[in-house]
Amino acid sequence: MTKIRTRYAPSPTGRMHVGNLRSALYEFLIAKHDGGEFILRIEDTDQERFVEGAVDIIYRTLEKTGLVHDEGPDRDGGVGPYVQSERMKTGIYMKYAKELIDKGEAYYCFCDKERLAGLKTEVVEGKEITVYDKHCLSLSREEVEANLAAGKPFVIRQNIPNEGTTTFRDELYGDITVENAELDDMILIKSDGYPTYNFANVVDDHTMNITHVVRGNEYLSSSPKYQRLYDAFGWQSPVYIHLPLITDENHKKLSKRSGHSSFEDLLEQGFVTEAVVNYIALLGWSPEDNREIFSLEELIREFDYHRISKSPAVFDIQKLRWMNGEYIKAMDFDTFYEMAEPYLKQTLKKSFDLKKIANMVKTRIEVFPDIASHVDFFEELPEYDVEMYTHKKMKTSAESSLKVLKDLLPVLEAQEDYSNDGLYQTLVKYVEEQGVKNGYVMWPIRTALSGKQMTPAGATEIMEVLGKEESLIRIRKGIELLEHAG
RNA sequence: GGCUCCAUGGUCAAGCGGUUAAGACAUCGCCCUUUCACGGCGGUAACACGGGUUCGAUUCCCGUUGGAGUCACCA
Repeated sequence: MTKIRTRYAPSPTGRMHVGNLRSALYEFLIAKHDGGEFILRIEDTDQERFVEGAVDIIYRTLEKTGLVHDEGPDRDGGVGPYVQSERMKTGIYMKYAKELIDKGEAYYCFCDKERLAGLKTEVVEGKEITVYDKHCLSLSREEVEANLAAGKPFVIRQNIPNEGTTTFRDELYGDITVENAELDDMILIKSDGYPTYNFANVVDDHTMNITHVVRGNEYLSSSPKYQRLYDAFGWQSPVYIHLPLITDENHKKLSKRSGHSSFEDLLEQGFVTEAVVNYIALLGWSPEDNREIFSLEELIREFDYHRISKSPAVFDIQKLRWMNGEYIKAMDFDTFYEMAEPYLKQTLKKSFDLKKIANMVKTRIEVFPDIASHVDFFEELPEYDVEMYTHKKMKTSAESSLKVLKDLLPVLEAQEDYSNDGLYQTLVKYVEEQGVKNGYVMWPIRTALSGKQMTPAGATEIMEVLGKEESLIRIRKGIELLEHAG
């Protein structure tokens, strides 16, 4: 048995879409699970859509996610070049296209835009559907030669008969058969000399010895055409694995409009790489057991492509958030702090013990930008309503709160030790004297200190961070507010 | 619209002829608690429909319905 060789073949057109990233991940996992090879090939045959810097994004993303390729433009494995525009210069595509012409499986087409536009078109749901009429198939050899000699622009089309059927086998979906009449004579070589994806893909996968072609479901319906190409060349076709689509919450193919369609978007939104990889691994695949948290190494070990599902999966940002939270909680503190610091500094300009605050927040956030709303009150006491002092469960009211704050103000003024422990002891002593529940005194204090319903820490911890001076200012402000209301 | 694919809770999903139909997210309730969160416990919630096949169908077959993908000199 030869080792599995898969390839990730993105086109450098911008950010890395999560659908593409998942394809890369599965291609990587399928190869690595088998001890095989994962190849990177850049498909830049569309000069129009090429985006400067997009290739770097691809490299960076693969590196960051740990999907290291064994071969690629930067790692020669002997079947290069690994960039299609460079491959084109070797004449490989034209050579194979001509071979197909000789076999009658392809033909030159000189039809111009005007003629094509004149073809019978059907408009369905806003899309124009045209089927090429094989007009140029009937051109004689002499006519073709003459056109070529005259320098007339041309494309090369695949010649698909109108009779019969074509069948290909997908590992997940089984045999799929279509009527040849349904298959359009697709363009193999464009008029600019570049091959189309459809053609380059087949030629490259074969010449690069790719054993398993793993790609998105959107290619399922064009696969019969590719199969005909393999058959025409007399090549053994690879194992096909078509991946179920990733959709948005409306069950439509994930698009840029959803706002979290690319890996970069996700990172900007405060997600961590490992969580994203882990999450998308589970979008369309599940392990034998119930485990959900997987490192890349564990995925390699567990990933059996036979367990890939066939139905589309909704990209659930909610669950990704949960998973991200799990990764954050599992992080060691230093790593967490390093990532959290910029977010903390963004809302906290005054000098605070940021590490202490980071620690408070670690188990409370799912995504880094969540930090801001948790810690903003440290920076500045927000406006709040006296109503906040009334809490049913704590059995507090505006009156009781006023009493507690007034009782405690002199105590806290006299207090020297503003550590969490010291403050706690002091407050609990008061609680015992009064014979009340902790919350009865903690609630009004915390409210005065934060002005918020919920905070990432208790009253004494907040005072520790705020320091004596600021704590007292806020408590006095609370008293003032309560007296005013009363 | 043609073609192709898909169909278990709101979402991800296990199941591969006989199960009280797992688990996770979300949601709801309780406990814990110096508020919230974390954590713990529990609840609500699903086999799209109709025919077959079978002693027995969520599971196999057919149809219906629904959804999606695709129909470019884009990949």
